[in-house]
Amino acid sequence: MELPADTPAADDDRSPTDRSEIQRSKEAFIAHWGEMGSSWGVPRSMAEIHALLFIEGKPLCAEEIMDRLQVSRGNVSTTLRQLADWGIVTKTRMRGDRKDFFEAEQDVWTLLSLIVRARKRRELEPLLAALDDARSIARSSEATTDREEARRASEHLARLDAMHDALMRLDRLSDRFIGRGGKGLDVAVRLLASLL
Amino acid sequence: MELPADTPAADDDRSPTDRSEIQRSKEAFIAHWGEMGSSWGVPRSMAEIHALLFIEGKPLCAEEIMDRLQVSRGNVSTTLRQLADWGIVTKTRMRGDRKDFFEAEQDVWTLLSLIVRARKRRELEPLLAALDDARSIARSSEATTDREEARRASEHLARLDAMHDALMRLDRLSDRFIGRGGKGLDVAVRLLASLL
DNA sequence: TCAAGGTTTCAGAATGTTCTGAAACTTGGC
DNA sequence: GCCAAGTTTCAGAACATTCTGAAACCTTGA
Repeated sequence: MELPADTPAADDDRSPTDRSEIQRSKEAFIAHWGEMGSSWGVPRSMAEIHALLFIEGKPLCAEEIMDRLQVSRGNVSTTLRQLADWGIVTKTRMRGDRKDFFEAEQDVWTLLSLIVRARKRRELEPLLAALDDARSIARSSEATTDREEARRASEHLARLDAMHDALMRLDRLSDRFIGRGGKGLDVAVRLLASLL
Repeated sequence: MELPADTPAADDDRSPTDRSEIQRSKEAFIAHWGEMGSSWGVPRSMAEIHALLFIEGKPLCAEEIMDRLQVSRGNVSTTLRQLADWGIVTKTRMRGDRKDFFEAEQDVWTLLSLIVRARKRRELEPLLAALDDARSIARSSEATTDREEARRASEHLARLDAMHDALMRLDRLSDRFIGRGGKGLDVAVRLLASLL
């Protein structure tokens, strides 16, 4: 349970001055990151836990997260697993301690890439698949002998195609951005910034 | 209430064949668009109403939206106003009819730009402002005479800066994309697609 | 000015999501 | 093998968001 008291990583962030200034700033960051998460469909406590790990910049154990954010053990456990699935938090082991510690990705562009990748998989790709289905259904209506009906079918199909096409392009692009190492986004953004 | 029966815009989409094929495809699109919305923090019925207007490609009145999607008058009214605020739906007037009709933006890239713009305003910009505040708080701690404390403050500040910097850059870029007419995103995407 | 038709608002209901906490489980040391 | 410490699961509670519907409010035409 106890860590050697003089280990550099053992900084006590609850020292009085820290509590009043840095600590306050950390808390503000956590609150706002949580807020933003919740308006983008990410559970508030998930965003907060991530924010805490990011802003601490060092591994924390489940217990400490519970204490700092006042969330339940179960919630912390489940959420950490999800964050690990997204790849933005990694489990680390501290020598001489059985507990698992968790650490957040510190490179911001890598972080953003990983978030984009996770959400793309979970939400964009299923939508594209669904659009494909809708297009097949629609295509089968183009074959009717009723002229008017066929015209309507092809206008409808054109709308589905336009949407599918745009989303597909975004999907492919994000693959490229995300591709190598996580710096892709950074590079692309710098590139564009200079072009525009 | 009645429209001239032979107006081109008066296509009856409930004709039997349409109902079984095109209609089915439309319904699938609406359902999936609603689903996606709801996982990105957009109320399901808002996404559905938008999907309906988009996929119909012609102005509909509140009444028809209520019937087709089985949502309440109040909901339709509130939601249409929000969609109009985002700029992705416009109120139109049909000659000889007192009712308001609503029509969705049909150009997909313009649509996406408008959505990005609305969410950026509502969520990214407030976060940037909050990060600025957190940075001021943190900067005031760098001034301490306690060496160790000052080091911690500056590491903390560096994290906030990195995050602020990245989000700021995204914010600026999206301004450019969105800037002229709505075709900016389209151009940028094509450009990048060829570069990568 | 009135009536008819259309629109908006908002309190509370319905719904869906997130969170808790206790019990079950796993792992490592002895 | 057994205990202690740590971790995960999940049923249901707590919470937040979304939606309804009826009443109030406009607006137009006569």
